Amino acid sequence: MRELLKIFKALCDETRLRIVEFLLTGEKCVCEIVPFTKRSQSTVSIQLAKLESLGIVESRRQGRKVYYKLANEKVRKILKTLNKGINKRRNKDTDNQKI
Amino acid sequence: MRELLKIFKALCDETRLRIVEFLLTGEKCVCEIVPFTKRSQSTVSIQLAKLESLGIVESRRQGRKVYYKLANEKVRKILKTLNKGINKRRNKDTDNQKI
DNA sequence: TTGAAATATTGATAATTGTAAATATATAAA
DNA sequence: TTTATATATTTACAATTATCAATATTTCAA
Repeated sequence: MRELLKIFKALCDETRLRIVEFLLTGEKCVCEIVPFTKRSQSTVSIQLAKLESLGIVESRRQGRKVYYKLANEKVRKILKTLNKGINKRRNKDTDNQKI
Repeated sequence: MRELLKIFKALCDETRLRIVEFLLTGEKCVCEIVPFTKRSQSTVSIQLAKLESLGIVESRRQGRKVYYKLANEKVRKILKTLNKGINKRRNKDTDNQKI
C-alpha cells in the first residue's frame, strides 16, 4: 500500500486520531494513552499495533511500560498544517478556548 | 463528526483518494472519473456521493453530465503539502518523471 | 414520443472493522 | 518464588464498508 493511503487509513478512526494527536505533544506510555482515549486497554493496544504496522508510530519498552511516539514526519506536517488554519482565525479573545 | 475526521475518512479509501487526486487537476464529469478510477460506474457514483456528503467535493449538473470539483481547501492543502515533500527531492533530471 | 446516454439508486454479498471481556505474557517488586 | 502491574493477544460479535449487477431516473436528441 502506498504511504499516502497508509497515513489516511491511520487517521480515519476517532480512537487512532486522538492517539496520534496526543503523541504530537511527545512520547507517551500506554498507561497514559488509555485514559486519554477513553477506550478499553485492549482496544488501545490493538489500535497502537495498527498505527505501528502502518509506520505512523514506534515503540520502546522500558521496564514494564511501553512508550509510543510519532514516527512519521508527514503526519506531523499534516496535523500542523491544519492547526495553522485554526490559528489564523484566533485572536486574544479566543486564544485560551478549547479547540 | 469533526471536520478533521471527515477529511481522513474521505481519503482513507483507494477509490476516493484517487478521485480526489484527480480532482486536484480541476473539475471533472463522472464519465471522466469512472475510467480513471477503474471501478464500476455505480461504485464511483456511490463514492462521489460519499465525498459530497463529507463536504469534500461539490457537484453541478450540466445537461446530462454531472461535474464534480474539490470543495475543501484543507484537503487541497494537505495533498499539496505532501507533494511539496516529493518536490524537495526533485531536480532537473527527475522533474519530468511520473510521481 | 421514443430511444439513447449519463448518472443515481437499490439489492446482495463478502470482507473488514472497532470494540470489550477474558486470557496470556513480560517485567519488576516483595 | 510469588504477586502485582503493564501490555499484548485471543475470541466473539455487531456494525460498517466497498463492490458490482441490475434497475431507475434524468436529460437530450431524433
